[in-house]
Amino acid sequence: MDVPIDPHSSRALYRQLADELRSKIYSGELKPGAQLPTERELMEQFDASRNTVRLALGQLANEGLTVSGRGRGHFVRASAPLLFLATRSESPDRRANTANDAWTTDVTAQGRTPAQTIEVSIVRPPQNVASLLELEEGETTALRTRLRTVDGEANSLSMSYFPMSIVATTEIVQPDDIVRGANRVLAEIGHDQVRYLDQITARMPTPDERDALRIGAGIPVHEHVRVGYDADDVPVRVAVTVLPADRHIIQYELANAQ
Amino acid sequence: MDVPIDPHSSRALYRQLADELRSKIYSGELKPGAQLPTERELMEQFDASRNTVRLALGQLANEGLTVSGRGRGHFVRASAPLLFLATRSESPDRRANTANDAWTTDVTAQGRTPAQTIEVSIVRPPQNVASLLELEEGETTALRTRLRTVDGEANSLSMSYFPMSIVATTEIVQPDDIVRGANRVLAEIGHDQVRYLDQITARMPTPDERDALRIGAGIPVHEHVRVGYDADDVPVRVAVTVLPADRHIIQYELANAQ
DNA sequence: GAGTGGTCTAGACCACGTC
DNA sequence: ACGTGGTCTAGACCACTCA
Repeated sequence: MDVPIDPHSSRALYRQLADELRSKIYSGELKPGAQLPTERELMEQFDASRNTVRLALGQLANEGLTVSGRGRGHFVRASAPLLFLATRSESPDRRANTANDAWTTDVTAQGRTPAQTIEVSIVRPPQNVASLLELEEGETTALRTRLRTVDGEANSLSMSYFPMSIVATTEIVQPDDIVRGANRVLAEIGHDQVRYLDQITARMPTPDERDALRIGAGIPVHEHVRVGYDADDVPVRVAVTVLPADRHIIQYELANAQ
Repeated sequence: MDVPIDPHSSRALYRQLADELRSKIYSGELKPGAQLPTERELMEQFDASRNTVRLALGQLANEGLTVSGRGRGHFVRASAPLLFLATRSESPDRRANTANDAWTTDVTAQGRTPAQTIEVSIVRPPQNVASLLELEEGETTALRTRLRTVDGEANSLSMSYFPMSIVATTEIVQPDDIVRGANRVLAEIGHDQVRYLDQITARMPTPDERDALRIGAGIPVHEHVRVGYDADDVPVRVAVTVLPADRHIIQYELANAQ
């Protein structure tokens, strides 16, 4: 009765099976959180081998539609409650003297509990960063790596690169939280950032990122790169932020020049 | 000699195999465009069954690292030449009287050949769009769907929604290209957009998008949503653009309020 | 302990690309 | 014609979850 599946079709059986299940998910017949039929049930329903059934289910998982667990079953992914990374284009309060950095303030305002760990090191930056910072061959940077968590769950991974030629003698190279923000420190030494260049790419996470950020199968990441320029148009900072796409919407507010 | 693979490890064999190949790709030992060993070769090298080898190779494909083809082999994905979607924050020339729209001008400037097809219809918008446009239950919108191609290759899919209450009598509901841009038409009838709200998400493409935009396995899409507000802060347009992430970097230039 | 998904093997036939 | 990946089957053992 439930068989629009044609074993003689040119479309692979496992694709037809995936199509069938996918359309039930999109149509709402299978709602977020609902359990799919077990693999054994699908084998019987569609007269297919277990490997074929698993190919179809793997397909859906790679599209980010389902999750599964040993001993549990396959489930329609619950549409996660989304956080915002509000990227402010205007910065009315960027000199504000708050006790917390902007991100902490944002997250707290959403009623969540933020936390972060910071590591500092001196590194030769990757090629693309070196190019964005307009560095000479061999120049080094201070790297501040930040793993942010919300309500105890890993949330985003951020790497900020600063040319050593600029920050060598500042607290930016110290492995402490800078409450007023590294940007404020840059401003104090005469490198206030007056202009940003943002580039956003999307890709599948690396295995390291999958581990560090607990990213499920079929979930891509945003890679948000921000280059900050001072008043002399010198790039003074490159921040690379990796954001799991099931937990983040990147938002910009833009006012047209009046 | 090439066996850091341990069949008794708790880590699944196919994962170890994938790790091995992945690290060769990241290290550069297998360069973009290079062919991987054939499945039969990998079976022998790692003393694994073909299904296991294919599981590992499927893993890499889902990470966007490799592509394969029947009768050809598995290859490291060539890092595609990237296009830009330059999203202008400032619009110095948005009233400019060019003969082409902004996108056509951009692409031509990059030495590529742009083309687009446009379809127009009157629809009840999806729920999220209705909410962004602050519509009442049952209100309809004009929908202009645009499939853009560059050098003959599908490139992006864009859906612009306009409240019918505003555009019913304008050429926006006509199925023709509007050379001076739909935004210009809105301005002419007193709904110049003075403010934008952009929201960017990333996800795996739907099968329809995969077909329409020729998206390979393991490649996510950006979904870029722009809401335009007029001087009275009324939302007059929602544009949803789907961009395959292997062909697009989204770029913003931001000047701090002076 | 029963049922679930996770992993793996061995073998088969087919469709496509290249030569 | 041959070698490649694409699809599919049948069966096995294991690890985990849940009642």
